[in-house]
Amino acid sequence: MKNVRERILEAATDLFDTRGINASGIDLIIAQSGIAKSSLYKYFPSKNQLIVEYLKEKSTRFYSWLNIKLETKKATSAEILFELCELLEQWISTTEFQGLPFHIASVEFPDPTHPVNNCSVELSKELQNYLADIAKVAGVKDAYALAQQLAIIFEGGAMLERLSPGSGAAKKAKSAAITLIKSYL
Amino acid sequence: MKNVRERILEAATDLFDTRGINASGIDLIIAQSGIAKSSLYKYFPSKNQLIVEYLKEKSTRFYSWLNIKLETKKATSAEILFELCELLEQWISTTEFQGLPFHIASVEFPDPTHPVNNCSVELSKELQNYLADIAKVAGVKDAYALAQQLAIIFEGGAMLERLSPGSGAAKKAKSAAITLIKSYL
DNA sequence: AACATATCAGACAGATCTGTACTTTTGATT
DNA sequence: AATCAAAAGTACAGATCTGTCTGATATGTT
Repeated sequence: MKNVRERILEAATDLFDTRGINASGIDLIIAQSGIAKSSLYKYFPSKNQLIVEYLKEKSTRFYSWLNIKLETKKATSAEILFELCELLEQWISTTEFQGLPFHIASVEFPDPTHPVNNCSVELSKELQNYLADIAKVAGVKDAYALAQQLAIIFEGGAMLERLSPGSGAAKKAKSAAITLIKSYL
Repeated sequence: MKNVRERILEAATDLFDTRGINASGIDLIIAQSGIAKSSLYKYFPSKNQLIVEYLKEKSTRFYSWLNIKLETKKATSAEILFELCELLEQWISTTEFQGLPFHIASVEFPDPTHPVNNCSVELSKELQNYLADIAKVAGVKDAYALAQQLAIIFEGGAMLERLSPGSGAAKKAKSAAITLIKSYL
């Protein structure tokens, strides 16, 4: 049997992804994980902190997946940008995809002073920085401008794929991104 | 003094936009509007129906604003697409902009069988159809494909402008959209 | 002046939520 | 076998939410 902390986070992740955060109460999380409520509050002193940990773990999992995939390709110069688009499309197209977690979290906690909102904004910027780093590697001059636009496209694609799963939004996002990248090269 | 129904909807709109939907309770809405609770439930038999009316009104206001602006320009053929981009950027860039209502609603009500979710999905498709109609007028061959991609870009721009107001996401979305449109002409 | 209708005002039921407290059970180590 | 920490199990406080119900007040019409 896994770590208690991991089991809680796993159950919370399942529920947050499918039902949303506010609709996933503590009682539901402990029922799903088979963990006592007192244990949950031992590892996560508040639901807010549980949410933040959920967001961070989703993020690190995403980037580690992306990094591994990109490294195996060993794409040089501009190729890496096209490979990136391919991978982002894959990520968004999986049937388990339920939208970007930091989108959901920022909508459910719109108060700019709320820790969950702060974390969401941070993760959104982190995505743009990540994309900018790749654009730099690819030798793009205005790497940050391209990165911001790629973030717009794929976040929009994620939102639309979530609203209408299977509508092909991810694929359309990819081809729009490719058109844009070419204009930068 | 305005219509009772209008006053309720106006207060609800303010609160939904700024605080989110679930965080805006009925008691808050009646306090803000100065309307008795029994009156609210007379005009809107449930909160769900109030939310749906809110979404629909936001939508019709958006399209009427857009139509009026586009008509005054009387742009011919492809020009209308560029004018559209300009207007969408304006819409998203206003300080009052708080994100697209149907995005917020679909996140707060992720259950696909929920009436609010259904309404959100419908409004999302309506946007794509609207954009496709304009692309057709502009003489674009694969009008629907372009429309879907423009929806992706501006919805992504809306999401990012909401996450980081003043970050220039709307402007970047516009320029990405223009690049894309040119590739279709 | 009398009546009908619209609205206000607020109490209340019933459900839900987070977080705390407290006791019992389990399980590993010595 | 005895001990001790971790976890389970559960009851509960306090807050909040939607929706209902009842009665007071205002407004306008005949």
